[in-house]
Amino acid sequence: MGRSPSCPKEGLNKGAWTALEDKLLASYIKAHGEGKWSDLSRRAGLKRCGKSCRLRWLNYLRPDIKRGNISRDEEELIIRLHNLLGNRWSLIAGRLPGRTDNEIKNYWNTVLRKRAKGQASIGTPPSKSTQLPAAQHTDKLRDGQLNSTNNNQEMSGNIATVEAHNGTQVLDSLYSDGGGTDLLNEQLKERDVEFEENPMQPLAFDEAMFKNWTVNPCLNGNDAMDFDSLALLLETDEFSFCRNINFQT
DNA sequence: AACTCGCGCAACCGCATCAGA
DNA sequence: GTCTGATGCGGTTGCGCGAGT
Repeated sequence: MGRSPSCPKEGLNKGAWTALEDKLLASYIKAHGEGKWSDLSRRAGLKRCGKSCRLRWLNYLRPDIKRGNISRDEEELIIRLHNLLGNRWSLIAGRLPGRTDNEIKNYWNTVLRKRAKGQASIGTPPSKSTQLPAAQHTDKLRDGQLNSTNNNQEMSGNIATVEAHNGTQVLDSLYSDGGGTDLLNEQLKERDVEFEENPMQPLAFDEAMFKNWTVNPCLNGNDAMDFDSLALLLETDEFSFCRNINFQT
């Protein structure tokens, strides 16, 4: 299993995404679906690393995404799941529809960890993964009454149990205690079915037209873009000067 | 008004794993 | 079985912004 090379450093944009980049990425994925990220970034006309595109889509552009305003229920679920799984953010996120691993990780690192730290007693050495108390203490945590009675060994045992099994099936059994989890499971199943019922759309492609627009100077290095992305790009003010150019040669 | 500081969060980085050649 | 590219994940960084002085 070799390692993939990092994203090439030269010629790619870094840092915050612009509205135009978001639009290009979203419209491309809407038309052609996810996957093949490195190829996708090129075809969508984005000077971005494939990994960067994937992250942007998964964390911010996905239509079913929820941002901010993490509810008490969600917060409690995060805490309980973290007790069971440790820093397995993607698994935790999988149990919170519309939430991303990055958001949960950030929420944990800012709000919950700080709160736990503030309430923890003196003399408890911080563990590497900064565990919170076990599930039965979540009410105290929520009410700001958390103390040092957490049992790290017990948590480690839980984590080890989960590690010994595999992924979310274990969680299903661990969370068969009712509450909102059944609803969550149903929602997750619905999303899975939805995903399977919407395979990637084939890309409509016109060879002659492709040859015409790829030689146009307005493309300026965007010759791998698909039609939709190009059209989107040309709609922007930045490329307004290109609109009157005849693409037929 | 100008400056500093701390916080939140978006994005990057490195590594692990998977899948296909 | 090995190699390589693609993808996924968790840790970390650094920028932007608001609060405080």
